[in-house]
Amino acid sequence: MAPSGKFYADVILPLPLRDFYTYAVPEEFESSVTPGVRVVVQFGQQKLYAAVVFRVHQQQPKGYDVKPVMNVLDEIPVLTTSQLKSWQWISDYYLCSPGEIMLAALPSALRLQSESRIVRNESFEGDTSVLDDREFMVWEALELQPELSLKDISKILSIKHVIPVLRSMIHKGVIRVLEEVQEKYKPRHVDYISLHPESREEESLGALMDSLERKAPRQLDLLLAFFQLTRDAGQDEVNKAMLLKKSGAGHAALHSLIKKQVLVLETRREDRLPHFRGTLKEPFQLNQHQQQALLEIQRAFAGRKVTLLHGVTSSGKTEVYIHLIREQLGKGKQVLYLLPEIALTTQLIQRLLRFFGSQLLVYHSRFNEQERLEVWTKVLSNNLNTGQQPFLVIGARSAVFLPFERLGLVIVDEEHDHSYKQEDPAPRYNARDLAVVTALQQDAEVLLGTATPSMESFFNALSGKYALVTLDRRHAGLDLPDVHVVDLRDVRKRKQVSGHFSHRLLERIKEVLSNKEQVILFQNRRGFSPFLECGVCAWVPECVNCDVALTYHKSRNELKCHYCGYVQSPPVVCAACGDQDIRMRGFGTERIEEDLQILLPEARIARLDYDTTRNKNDFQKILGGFEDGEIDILVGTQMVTKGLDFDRVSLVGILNADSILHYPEFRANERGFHLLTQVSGRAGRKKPGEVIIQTYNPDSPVLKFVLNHDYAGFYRHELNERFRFHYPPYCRLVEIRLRHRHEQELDRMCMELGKELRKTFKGHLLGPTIPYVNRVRNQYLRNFLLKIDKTVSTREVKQQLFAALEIYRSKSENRSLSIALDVDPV
DNA sequence: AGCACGCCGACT
DNA sequence: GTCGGCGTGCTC
Repeated sequence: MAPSGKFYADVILPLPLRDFYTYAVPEEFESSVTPGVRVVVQFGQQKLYAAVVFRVHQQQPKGYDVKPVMNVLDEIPVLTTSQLKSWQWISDYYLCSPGEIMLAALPSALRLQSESRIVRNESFEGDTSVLDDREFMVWEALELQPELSLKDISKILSIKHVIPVLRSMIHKGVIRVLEEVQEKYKPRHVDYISLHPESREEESLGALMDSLERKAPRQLDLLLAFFQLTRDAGQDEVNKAMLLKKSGAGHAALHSLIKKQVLVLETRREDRLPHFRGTLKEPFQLNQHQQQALLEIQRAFAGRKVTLLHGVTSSGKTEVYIHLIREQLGKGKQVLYLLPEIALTTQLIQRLLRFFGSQLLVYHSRFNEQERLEVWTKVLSNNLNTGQQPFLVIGARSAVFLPFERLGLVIVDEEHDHSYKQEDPAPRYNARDLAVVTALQQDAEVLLGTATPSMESFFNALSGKYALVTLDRRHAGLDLPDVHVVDLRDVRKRKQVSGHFSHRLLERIKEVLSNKEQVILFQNRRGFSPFLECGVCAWVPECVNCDVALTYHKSRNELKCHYCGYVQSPPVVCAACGDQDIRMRGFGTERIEEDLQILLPEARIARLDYDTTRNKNDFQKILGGFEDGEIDILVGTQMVTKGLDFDRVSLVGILNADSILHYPEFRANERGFHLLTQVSGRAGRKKPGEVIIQTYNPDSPVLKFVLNHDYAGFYRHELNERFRFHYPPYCRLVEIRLRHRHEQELDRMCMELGKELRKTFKGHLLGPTIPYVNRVRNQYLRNFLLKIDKTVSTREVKQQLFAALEIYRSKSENRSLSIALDVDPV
C-alpha cells in the first residue's frame, strides 16, 4: 500500500472487538490527532463513540470506505505512550483485544457513547394525517416531551422494535434523530461564605448584631455560627452547607445577610479528592527486625528490581512500606500501592493519610466515576509537570492501569491474594503480574508483600528471579498464635458438640468474652443452609438456570442461586415425592450466627459476608462496630481474612476446615493453607492468641503445616506435587472456557475443537472437562486446559492458538460457540 | 457490544 | 398478517 498523502488513525473502540478500526483524519484535525487522544467516530449506522487513537499513519486502507474522524476531544492525550505499549503487551499475553483493555482500564467517565434522542423536525409543516396510529402516538408524545429516547418510545408504544416506526417517520420528514457524545464529567462546585470587606469593623458589626437580635434572630444565629466556625478552623471563610447545618438557619436568613452585604458568597470549582488538613505525623522508628528487613530490601533493589517480602502476620510490614514510600516520594517518584479490594479499609487509609496527607490518592471500585477520573487526570498532569509534588496511589487491581510515567516503586500487598486476578470479563489479567511488568518498563522497583507467598512468587524468589526478604518476628516479640485442631468425628462420638460447635470451642469463646476480648468465627459459606433436601427421597431444590442447589436464606425466607441471583420461595412439599419432610442441610454464616446466639444469648454477634455488605457503607459500619467493641463475635466468610487488624481479638474459630481444603482444583492446598494461615493471623495482635480449627480430617497434611506455622515445609510439599503432576510454577496454563445453550451441540463442538487444537498442541491439551458447576445462566459449560512450557513465548502460543481457532470458526456450524481464554487461571 | 436482516412459530 | 424470538454477520 502506497502512502496516500492523507492521514489515517487506527483507533481503539470501547467494545470487545478483535481489532483496531481505521478512520480518515480530516485536514483540520491533522495536528491534533495523536496517539492517546480521544476522537469522536461513527461506528455502525447511528452510534458515535469516543475512541482512543492508537497510531496515525498514511497507509490508505483497502476494501472498505473509510469514515472520517468527526471531532477531537482532548488536547492532551488521556493515555501515555508507555501505556499504549503496555496495552499491546497485555493483549498479547492475556489473549484479549485492545477494546477489552480499554473497557477495564479507562475510567468510565472517559468512555463515551452516544444515545439516540428523537425530536420533532421543526421544518415539518405537512399534515399529520400521513401518520399511522403508532406514529401519531410518538408525534403526540413529543408535544409533551421535546426529546425521547428509544427506550421511552418503546414504553409509550409498548412494543420492542421501535426502529421500523421511527424509520418511517424520518422518511416522512416528521422527526429527526440527534446523536452526539457528551462528556460525563461535571466539575464539583462548592460554596463558601466569608465576611464582606465593609462589615469587618467591630463597631459596625456590634451594632448590626444588636439590631439582628431584636429583628432577625435566625440571622444572628447564623452570624454567631459563622464566627465560631471560622475561629475553630483558623480560616476566614466557611463551607456554606456546613454553616447552614451548624446554625440551624435556612437559606432565607443567609440570603438576607448576603443582600445586606454582611456576608459574601463565593462558588469555587474543587476536586473530589480527599483533602487532608491537620499536621502530618513524623517518621517513626522501626524496630530492629523491621530495620533489618528495610536494609535488606534496599540492598536487594540495587541488584534485582523485584523483591518478595515474606513477613508473618503482624510483623509490621506496613511500617516498612511507609519508609520505602517516603524514600521514593523524596526522590520525586510516583508510588503505587496495590491491595485486594476488601483490604482497602478506611482503617488503613486513615493511617496512611496521617503520614502522607494530600500526597495520598485512593483509587478503587467503591469510588464513583467522577472521583476516578479526577485521580486519573491528576496522575496525568503529574507526569507532565515535574514541578508538581509526587504522590502515592493506593488502590485495588484496576489501579495498575493508571497513567503513571514516573513510577519509582510498586508495592503489591497480600500478593498471594486471588482477587488480583480478574476472572470475567476479559481482560483476564493478574494485577500483581501486570504491576511487575509495568514497573520494570519504567525501571521502578517492586515489592511483593505477604505472610503466605504464592507458589509462583516463592518459586521465583528461590530460583533467583526475585530477591527474598523474610520478616519472621511479630510486633514486640509476640508469639504466633496457638493453633489447635478439633477432630469433629471424635467429639461427635463422645457427644461433646452442640450443633456446629465443639464444646472446646464454646468453652473458649465464653472465656474470651468474659475477659472482654473478641472472637472471629470463619465459615466458608454464606446464607443459612447451603441446600434443602427431602428427607424421604433426597430431592434437592435446584436453580432453574444453573446446575447448582439453591441456598436457603432464612432472614428473607427465600432460596437463592449464588451463581445467577435467581430467587424463589422455599417449597412446602417435595417436588419429587410430595412429602412435607423438607430438611436443611449443611450450614452457612447466617446459621452460625443464629445458632450461636441461642447458645450464648448475652453475646453481641455480627455477620460479615456478601449479604450483609450490599450497601456502600455496610462493610465499614460492621468493622467499625467491631473495632469499637460494640460487637463481641464476628462471624464471616473470606471477608474476615483480609487485612483486618483488631487488637482485642484473642480467639479465631474455623467451623469447618474441610470445606476449604477439599476442592477439585490444583490450587486447593495452596488456597487452603493461605486461608487458614491468614485467618489464624487475626488472633492475638496484642497478646498471644488462639486458633481452633474444627475438621473431620485432622490428618490432612495441609493442617499439619498450618499448625506448625511451617510455610517452608508446606511450600516444599506442594512444590513436589506440582512438579509430579506438571502444574504451575512448572508450566503456564491457559484455560479455554466454552459456553453454549444446548448441551449436545456443545459436546459436538467441543470434540471438533479438541481435534483441531490437538493438531497443534498434542498432549499439552487436556479436556474437554465438565466443570463442577456445569450450567450457569442457562448456558452449558466445558473447559479445555492448555499446559505450556515456560520456555515458549506467549506470543507464539497466541499465534498458534488463534490460528487453530480461526480454522475452527471458519465452519459456520461452529460459530455459535462462545469461547473465553483465561491465561494463568486462579 | 449494538444493530440489521432473515427465518420461524404464535397470536391480536 | 405482524410481533417477537433467535441465529448470524458486520461494524473502519
